[in-house]
Amino acid sequence: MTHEIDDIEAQLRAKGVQVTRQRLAIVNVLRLAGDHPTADEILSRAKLEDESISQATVYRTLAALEKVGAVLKNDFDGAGARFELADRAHHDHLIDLDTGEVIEFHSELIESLQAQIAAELGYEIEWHRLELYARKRPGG
Amino acid sequence: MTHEIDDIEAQLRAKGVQVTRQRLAIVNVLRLAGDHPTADEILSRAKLEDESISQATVYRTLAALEKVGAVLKNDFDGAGARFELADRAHHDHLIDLDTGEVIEFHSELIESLQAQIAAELGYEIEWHRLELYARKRPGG
DNA sequence: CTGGATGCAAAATTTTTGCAAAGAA
DNA sequence: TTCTTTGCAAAAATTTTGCATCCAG
Repeated sequence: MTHEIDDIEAQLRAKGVQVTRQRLAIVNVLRLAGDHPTADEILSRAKLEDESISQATVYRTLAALEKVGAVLKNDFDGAGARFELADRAHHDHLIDLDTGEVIEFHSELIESLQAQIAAELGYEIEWHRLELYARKRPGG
Repeated sequence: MTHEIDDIEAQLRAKGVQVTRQRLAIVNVLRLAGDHPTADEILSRAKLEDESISQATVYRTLAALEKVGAVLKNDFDGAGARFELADRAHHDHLIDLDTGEVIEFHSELIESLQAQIAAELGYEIEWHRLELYARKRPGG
């Protein structure tokens, strides 16, 4: 437990991010999140760990972490942005239109096709976003 | 010219959308747009055609048209949503990170791979979004 | 110490809404 | 006529910012 937090600290420092009590709380929220919380949800959850944390800090921290590639910002429902830690391998998202559940998946084949298409257009992909909005199949 | 507008009117009515002067102006803006304008840009452009049109009407019209599938809402830069007419064949977007230019493309192969992945997860895709954020290749 | 981070509250952005008047079918 | 749409302005919702203070390194 304490070990994990040490790891987080080390990883943040390695990315040139100054480590603070608030930032640890926020990263920890993302670590433990099974979902993709909004800034507001992150704030509430972080407050459980550190009452004094403010909304501004949540936004500023998320922006800072996104800049160094430690956090990914998504916008599934058009409402508020949703965040996740960028600590695992790259993946795309399938959003269940009925439940809002977000399922992660990865296809190396699709990735390479994307690169190929970009190349044909004379481009090199910096990053991409693939979201499938879907419903459970009747006989699923 | 007038013919095209007649067509638009007919298409809107066919989708069960009541046709008004303001809605025609908005759809016309989208028709003539070579880019993917924001709500605000649509408002300015529509005002050139119809001074009295209001912001609220732009948002309400875009929402109404999106609901019947006549308009697509995108969110490329995380700032404001960007809209386009859904009158052409389905396509995805490649966004030039340096210029902001948006290039449309389509890959039947990627589409079918997406469907296959969804199926494996027990889902059926309702719609999807694929965006490639890229830069022109050095030797491009 | 010193520059970056934080909290607070105010501001900025983008989008939505209530309501009375106007318009489409 | 009847139900929907519109304009206006106010309200919501989300994100950003100024500034004095605090804290990590």
